[in-house]
Amino acid sequence: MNPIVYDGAFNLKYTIESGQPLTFYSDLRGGSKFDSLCYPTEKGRIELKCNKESGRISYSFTGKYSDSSASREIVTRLGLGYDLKDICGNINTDPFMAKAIAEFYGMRITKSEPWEAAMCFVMSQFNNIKRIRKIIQNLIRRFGDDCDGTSKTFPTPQALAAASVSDIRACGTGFRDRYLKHVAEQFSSSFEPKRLYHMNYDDAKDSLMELSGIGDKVADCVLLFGYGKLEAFPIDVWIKRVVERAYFNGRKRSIRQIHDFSLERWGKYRGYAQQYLFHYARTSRIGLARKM
DNA sequence: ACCCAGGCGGGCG
DNA sequence: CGCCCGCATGGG
Repeated sequence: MNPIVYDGAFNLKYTIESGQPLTFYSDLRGGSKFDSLCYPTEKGRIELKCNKESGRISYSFTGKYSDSSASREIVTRLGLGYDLKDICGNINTDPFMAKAIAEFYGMRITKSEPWEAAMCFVMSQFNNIKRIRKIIQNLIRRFGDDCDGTSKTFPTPQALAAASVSDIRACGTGFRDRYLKHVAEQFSSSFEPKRLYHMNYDDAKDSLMELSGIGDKVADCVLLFGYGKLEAFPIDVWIKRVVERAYFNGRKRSIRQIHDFSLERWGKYRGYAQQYLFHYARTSRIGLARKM
């Protein structure tokens, strides 16, 4: 099969390390280089490897994939269909953002299924990235279907809706167990997740926030990482800290004020601005990162 | 022991 | 509206 050629504006390591849902249900490989990963989908299992020198992604697959469908799958999930240079040009509004982009250029917003993103970010509340990943893995082992004889799929909404709250809790979810079950029930019955693709950002967000367990921040995460709506700007503790520090001279601002500020400053690609700020705040020596 | 983690729902003024 | 609280669990 033909490898996927990319233009150099892609860095799998930064993408993997920035706490996105795709990586919560993937096998991460390549040691500290993080140059390859495997993940299950409903159609089979995808395995891909990046070669920085040649600027190519080689891949293999199992299940119902063909060369072309597997290739499309990878391009979509890794966000390679977007012009990163153009996006970063749009959000590069000031020296602080310029440093974040310069340090992690190539980091992409990945695209999971809306349901997968919803599960992962319901899990994220009052939690940390390391443990979110562990719990998602537990849910896959317990409730996933066989994928190709060697691995399991992400659990379906139906599977989690049918599970008991205590069986969900046994995966380590803590108090989020009833949120997960509720969202699973809605996704498998009346919610109809696909309709949100055709809705504008505000309406889609309102629709998600009607679900118990999905609030302002999680709704933005689902829109960004599940629906690919790049105008979503999730505000968590890190974003709040770093925006107050970098743009408000350290003074406290409300979530509402930060939302308004982000739209005014970064516009329709502000989801990317969020991701670069998030990763920069968590990993760089700017006095915000704490020991994890 | 104490603190925090990609928040949310509910109750209050 | 804004503010405050409890919420399970594990790691630093």
